[in-house]
Amino acid sequence: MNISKAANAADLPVKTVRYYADIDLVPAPSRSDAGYRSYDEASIRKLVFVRRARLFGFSIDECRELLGLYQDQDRTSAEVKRIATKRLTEIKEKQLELQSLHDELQHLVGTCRGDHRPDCPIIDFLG
Amino acid sequence: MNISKAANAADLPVKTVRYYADIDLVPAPSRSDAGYRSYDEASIRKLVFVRRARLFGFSIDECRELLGLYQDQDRTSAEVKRIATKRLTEIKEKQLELQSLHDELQHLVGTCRGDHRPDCPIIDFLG
DNA sequence: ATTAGTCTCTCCAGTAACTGGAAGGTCAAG
DNA sequence: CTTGACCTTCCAGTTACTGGAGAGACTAAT
Repeated sequence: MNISKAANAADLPVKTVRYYADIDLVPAPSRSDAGYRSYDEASIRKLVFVRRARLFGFSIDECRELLGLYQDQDRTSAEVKRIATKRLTEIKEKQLELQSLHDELQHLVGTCRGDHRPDCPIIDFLG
Repeated sequence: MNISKAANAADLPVKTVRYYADIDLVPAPSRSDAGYRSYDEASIRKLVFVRRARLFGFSIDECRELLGLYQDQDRTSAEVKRIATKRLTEIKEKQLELQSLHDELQHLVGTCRGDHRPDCPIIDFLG
């Protein structure tokens, strides 16, 4: 399977698939005589796995780690849970941060008349 | 005032202040004979302004715009409010995204026993 | 057999906003 | 006069791609 078919099957841009091969995250299992990357079903499953993990916000390095666990029949669920829990903690932290950001900015936007006059509590707050 | 004093006063790393000068966001108002950047009170206020705006998640380009409005006595509060409202919308979108991410991952982590056994709903879901 | 169009390849550069480090000039204190 | 802290510029690296150039490969139609 050439790269565009594989990319299509995994719902990823061709460029991204090539990139994942370059960084050895999901290498093409073989090459044609002309040097074309050739993908099989197993590698497409890996590409899909990575796409989903990326959607969850796992970094490339975490994807690499998860992919290793994905392919390892002997890994424990504890290993996987550790990575997912770490990510969950990051998400919670980011949520708190965004919430206070939201509240403050909401307040500022609420108190700014937003008219033709120059006085502006937003600028006053920042300056 | 040399760069390290200015950076200290604005609570920014020296590297960052130099960077802001390089990209012409907050240039040093003058240079010493030896070529040292020299900062005055006005530029420190601008550095502080940028630091606060960055904390709010405004991009460098937005900071550039806000800084222009900050220094413009004739600008209307509507111009400022527009940028802040845009940022607020982005924050809300990101919050929604994070919330669904959180819920899904929370669920997966909750259903994974995280023990020595290999079966893992997190991997199953991603694969 | 040639040609047009659609692949594919590699390599280079750019994105955002810094950060780290090397090599070298400057300044104040002892 | 030397030591140490400061300053300068320039280059490289970070994350995860994305865009594009230039060149080779493959397919279908003429």
